[in-house]
Amino acid sequence: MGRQPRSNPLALAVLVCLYERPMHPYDVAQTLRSRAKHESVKLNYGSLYAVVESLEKRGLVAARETVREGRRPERTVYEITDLGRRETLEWMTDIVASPVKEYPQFLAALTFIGALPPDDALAALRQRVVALEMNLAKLRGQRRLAADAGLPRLFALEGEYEEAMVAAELDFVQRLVKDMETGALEGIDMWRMFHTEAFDPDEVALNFTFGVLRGEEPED
Amino acid sequence: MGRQPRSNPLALAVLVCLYERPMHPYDVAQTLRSRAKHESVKLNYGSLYAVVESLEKRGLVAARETVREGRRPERTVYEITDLGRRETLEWMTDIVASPVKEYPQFLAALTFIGALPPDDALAALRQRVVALEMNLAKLRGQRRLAADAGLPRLFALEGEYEEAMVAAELDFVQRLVKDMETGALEGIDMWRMFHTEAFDPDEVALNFTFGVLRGEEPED
DNA sequence: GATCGTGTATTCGATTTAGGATATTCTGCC
DNA sequence: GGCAGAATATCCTAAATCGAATACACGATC
Repeated sequence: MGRQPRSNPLALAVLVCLYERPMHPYDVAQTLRSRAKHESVKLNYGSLYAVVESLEKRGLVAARETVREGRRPERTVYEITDLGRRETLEWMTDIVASPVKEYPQFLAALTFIGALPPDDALAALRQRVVALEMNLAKLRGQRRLAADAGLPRLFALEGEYEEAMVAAELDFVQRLVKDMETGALEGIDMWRMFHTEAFDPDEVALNFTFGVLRGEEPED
Repeated sequence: MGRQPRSNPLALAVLVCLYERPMHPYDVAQTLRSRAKHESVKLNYGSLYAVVESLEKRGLVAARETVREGRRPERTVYEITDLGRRETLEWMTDIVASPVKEYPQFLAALTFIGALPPDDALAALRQRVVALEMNLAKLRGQRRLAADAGLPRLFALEGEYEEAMVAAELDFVQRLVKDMETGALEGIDMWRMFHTEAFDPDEVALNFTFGVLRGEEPED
């Protein structure tokens, strides 16, 4: 085994941690937090134990010992197995090499944006611009901080990537806002018309009726 | 009620569909598919019925009738409620206005990239470049197709957004590859060193020991 | 007219997951 | 030395999720 369930990145984080040294789950979490990895991988204390258990079931990690200090709850220390080491490298390679389709919320919102009255949509988009600018400033600040502290760029790649993505989104939204303001967005007059009269749900349908095609997708 | 569980975008998709007209769950799915919305919202037949049920429990949709044609399985037709209409608009506004932190897999991979030997990482990154170029070409093709078919730009925003994001990622990865090739990536010599000798797990630790700071994050 | 595949419509069960509950110890402060 | 609150460490439960499975209808093929 060791196949399928490569879904949860937290499992990858656990593997990478145990690659370094044996730890108990809570220790893994502390380690990730202290290194700010929880900004790249969703860390949920509740999920952690389940994830470790599933890794154990798959033979990728093994319980080494369970110790108890004083009357604290028992801690089970896990270590990575050879299979686990192999899986870590394979998994990493796979994620890096093959982009997977993901579903950010904003993509969904854009798809259905016609359901909002255009002025409301515009107001919300302006708010998003502000929020993204703040995020971007923060990411830039963190990067500068890290650089000033002498952290080699190799170890700040996540931050650089986030920055690039936020900047690109900001750019997209700013252009969209501008095009809505100037009326350059083709279709906006139609959109405005749907939402002038008292809400007639049928009219929202137009959003859809047009949303047909986009090419077949025989790929994966 | 009506609060918290705004997690699943599929629920939003259902609401927007029912905003248009009453449908039974499978009809919702067909509608989404036929309009290519499943490229923006993860559509899972298994989840669909659970999601609808939860919307019903929250009073956002209501079963209108259950019909049975011939000896086919019963179909329950749902309609949106007033509460549901309000929630749809609020939810949409919220998603558009406030970016939420998400956790793409590639971000996780970048965080742990030090765990891969640098040459393997480089090879994987090159593969990613190729894959991203293909994705980008496909998205561009779809956009052209839609434009040629006379679809107003308003209804192709999702595609434009995806395109912008893929292009930005491609740019990032290409720069990274180049910097690794030329040695311009600060820290790469160190990285290479860790992985020369037989694997000493302790050395991987360096990836981490450096991965400290990145600024405190007191925000949310 | 038997069989094969495809489309329709829903349900099921096994995992996964989030998030809070629990139980203990440490730390600082008066 | 007693108390509040933070930190340590894990577990539990309800809900979400996914992939399969079901069950029927319809059309094409041999």
